[in-house]
Amino acid sequence: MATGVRRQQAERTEAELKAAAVRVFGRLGYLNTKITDITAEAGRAAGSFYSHFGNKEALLEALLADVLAFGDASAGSAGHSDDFSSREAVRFHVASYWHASRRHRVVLDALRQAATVDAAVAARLQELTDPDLRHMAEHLVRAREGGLTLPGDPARLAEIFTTLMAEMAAQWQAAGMPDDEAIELLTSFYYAGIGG
Amino acid sequence: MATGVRRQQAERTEAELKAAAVRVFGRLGYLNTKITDITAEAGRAAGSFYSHFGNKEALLEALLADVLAFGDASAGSAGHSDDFSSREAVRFHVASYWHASRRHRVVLDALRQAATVDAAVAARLQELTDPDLRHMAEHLVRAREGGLTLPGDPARLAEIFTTLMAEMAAQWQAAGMPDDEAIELLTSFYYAGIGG
DNA sequence: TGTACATCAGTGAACGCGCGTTCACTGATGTAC
DNA sequence: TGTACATCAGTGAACGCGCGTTCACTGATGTAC
Repeated sequence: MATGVRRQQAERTEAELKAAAVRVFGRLGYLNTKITDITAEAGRAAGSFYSHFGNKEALLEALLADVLAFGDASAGSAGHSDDFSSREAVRFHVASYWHASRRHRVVLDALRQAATVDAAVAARLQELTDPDLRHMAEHLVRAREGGLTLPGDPARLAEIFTTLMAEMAAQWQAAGMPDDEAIELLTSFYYAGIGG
Repeated sequence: MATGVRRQQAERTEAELKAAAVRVFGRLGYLNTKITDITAEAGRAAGSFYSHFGNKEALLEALLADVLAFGDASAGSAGHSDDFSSREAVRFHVASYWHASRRHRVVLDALRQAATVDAAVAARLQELTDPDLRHMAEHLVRAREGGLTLPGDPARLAEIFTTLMAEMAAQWQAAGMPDDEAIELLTSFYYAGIGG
């Protein structure tokens, strides 16, 4: 009877390859990682890789799919105020971005590296972050309605905020900065920056 | 009599190779550029490259040296107030960074790409920007003495400002945003962000 | 000023390394009867 | 339950492409006398 052992085996190998890839990316960076680095880390033969992924970029796509499936990208919207004239609302958004970013640090860094070299990935990455951008812009519009005097166009400020969060998370998380300190500082700076 | 024609020839070729490299980097990015892309763009044989540079990274070093020789890195200090409690002083600094950044856009992007892949370059780049960081931190301390209530530690805020400027310049200059608009927006946001 | 030799910038074909990718093979799982 | 064949995940040696780098060569410039 078909217990599906074969299929399980394959799924397990695929999962191990992905886990190994994340570890190696974390150590060497995406661009410096060879296919054989990944298979060696997973304790597999080189050819095994191609039973599961077409190439390194396809693997990255798969890792990205896992990240998206985790579903914390838009977690900022749930359960809290969306009025940025309240400092607490700002802090909540900063914190949820920060934690999601930490959770997926390695894959995010890999995507950034891939985007550096491949315009298609860059475009894809922009597509992915675009909703965040609009979402953020809406918050800012509401903040203005809530009485704050914004120092500029909400759409542009949203770009600033999004970029700033991504960069400081990458930089400070790599440097091992404690979560609380980072979140507090970014909240204060950003809240002040939008006139709070 | 030695007119030094040979030497002039060599210097001219070297200059042309550098200029060609900048053009190609601008089109393909540093990491995607092959040595032969550069020599082809310069209308030279492949081997010619190695009479002038040990490898692609050495060429990048040379371009960096040119940038540093231009001497606008610390132009922020000259001729204007260093008290950030004045919006004008902030604007002046933002503008001078913005313009220097635009002038050296291609080389800066190349360095960023190189740093992505090579830890030694990353370290070197950090060394180079470190003085800016300290300088910025001093300004912020002075701003506090001048009456502003900073939203956090000056050294950390300096990191934010430096990162923000570098990223938004890269992003907006690539997108063709007008200088005035960018400088005005960044000034406003930053000035607000430090409590002005 | 002229001649003979030395030097050197530049050439481009060829070399060789690194690495992604393939493929014939193995042994275990699945299927048919 | 057993036997014979098919399928397929995984193996690892080998292939081959791309590209950095070398090197014998050319012709022009520099030097010596």
